[in-house]
Amino acid sequence: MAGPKPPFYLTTPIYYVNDKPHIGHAYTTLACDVLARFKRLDGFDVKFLTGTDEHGQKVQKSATAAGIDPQTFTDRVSANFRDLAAAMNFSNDAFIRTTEPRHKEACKALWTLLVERGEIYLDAYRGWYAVRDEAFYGEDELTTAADGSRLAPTGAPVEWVEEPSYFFRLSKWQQPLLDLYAARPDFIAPDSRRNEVISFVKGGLTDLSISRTTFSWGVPVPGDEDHVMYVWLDALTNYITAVGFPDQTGDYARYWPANLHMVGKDILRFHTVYWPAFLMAAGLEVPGRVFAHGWWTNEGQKISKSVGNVIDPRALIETYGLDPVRYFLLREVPFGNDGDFSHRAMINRMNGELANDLGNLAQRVLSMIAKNCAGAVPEPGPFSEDDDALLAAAVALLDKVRQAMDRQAFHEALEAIWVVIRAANGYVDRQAPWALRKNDPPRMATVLYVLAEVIRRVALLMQPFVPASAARMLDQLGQGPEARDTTALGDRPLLAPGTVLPKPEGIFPRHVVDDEGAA
RNA sequence: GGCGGAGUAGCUCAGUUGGUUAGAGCAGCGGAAUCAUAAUCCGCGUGUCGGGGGUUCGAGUCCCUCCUCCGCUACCA
Repeated sequence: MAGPKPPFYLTTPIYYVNDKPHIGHAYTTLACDVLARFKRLDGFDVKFLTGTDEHGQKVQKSATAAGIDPQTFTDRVSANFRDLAAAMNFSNDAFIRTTEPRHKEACKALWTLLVERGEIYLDAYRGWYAVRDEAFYGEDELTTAADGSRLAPTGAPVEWVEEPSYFFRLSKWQQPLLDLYAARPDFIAPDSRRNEVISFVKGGLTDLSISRTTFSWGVPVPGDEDHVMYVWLDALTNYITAVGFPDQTGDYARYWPANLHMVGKDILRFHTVYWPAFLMAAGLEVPGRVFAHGWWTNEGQKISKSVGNVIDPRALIETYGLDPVRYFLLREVPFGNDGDFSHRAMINRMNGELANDLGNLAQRVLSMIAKNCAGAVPEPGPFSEDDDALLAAAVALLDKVRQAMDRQAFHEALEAIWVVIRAANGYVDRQAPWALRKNDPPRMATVLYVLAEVIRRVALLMQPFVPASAARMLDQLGQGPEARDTTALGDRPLLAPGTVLPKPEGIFPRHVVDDEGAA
């Protein structure tokens, strides 16, 4: 393990500051948080970035409506996302806001670079624009409302706009993008999304409008201050702003290109088409991987503001506790797929798996140690075949979890851990240490030692998923802060006999629903 | 319309380059145990692996075709 830690840079999208944080935001950042925590345990120098996207016409209008200037407005609502991070116990190392001076400088530098390379030209944009969607629509996409006005497919009102605009020569990057996808099969995940992107690019690309003159809340275009940069050039650049761009030494040299951009499937195209095209056009390196995760439904129903079934992560935390919620979100659904949230499924997971399988395993073992081993890790005798098998399964866990995490297969990592937990519960019953207490105390000591060692490994690997709970479990096993990373997961048992253990306490409570409650 | 993905036990899913009686978890039924958070353990599945056809000694796993669902994309006046 000698040598400097390798860097690992991962990002969430910057969230549109006008939005109220919901389960989707929490989910994206949670996935990154778990991966970031695992990579730290596994010896990486991790940079984990999240932040807020604060420009655009909608923000400007919302600020006006609130009677305050946009900066004051964004200062206020950006805090919602910082609060979410605190509530979810996210471990991001940095939080970027696109209204920060450093970001505006980075955008201008990237713009200038693209101009110098002949990648940007001035033309005019004409079309039907929906303010609400911040998007243009084709004539044929529109419908006519009862009052004769035109509506976007989303139902948003549109207005005819004709304005000068700078364009990025996206069309010329079609082949280089296809070459990139072919050369780096892992660039886009999951595979089904990769196919979609490739087929989209194969269909041809048109140049991209990247400035606006119709509003002012944005990054001014260098040399033409009538324009502000439009959406994606501004937003995507945050990923390099955060590592110091335009300075290409220091953090940029260390962390760029990012190892992973985590995104929702709605913004996959911008991250896998526009972003690498911008970077290649500027002569910069493209990121290592973009992963598009799925959406949640609520009790089987599509989530929407109009239906009013938006899930507030804070309400979930209040009801079930933070770690059970974190666990559920990454355990219930194969990561990358859409999934359904239901209270029934939530309770089944937290009671059946966290409380009954893992929590109870720790509790029954630690209680026996507390009562029968003078509250200290017992001294094991020779290991039996059964002992060795269980220990070997626990040792093998690190590689399995590591490989799953590298593919963002969080559910697989957890399943692998649970295979060991179930095996450990079976081992307890087979070995029946409560009977050994009378017949064969030395053997009881060995059995309890094996179990404590297995629980130690499980708890250590659970840290990324349920940080506070896993920490308590390691506390109860007498593990100091130096014994909580993957260097403590070598082939041999590392739990030191004689370690004095604190009095065990339940870590994962069951969620009890009274029948008269919500019906 | 085109491209892509999917259709496996009641539910959610896994099934390596085709090869012994198709698996897991949950739910259900039966039993055991009592250390533990009324937690745990053991046992029990005759599933047309969407339908049909084909290749093969042998197909959930390859080919053709049809049906259904989903995603992306294009278009229709």
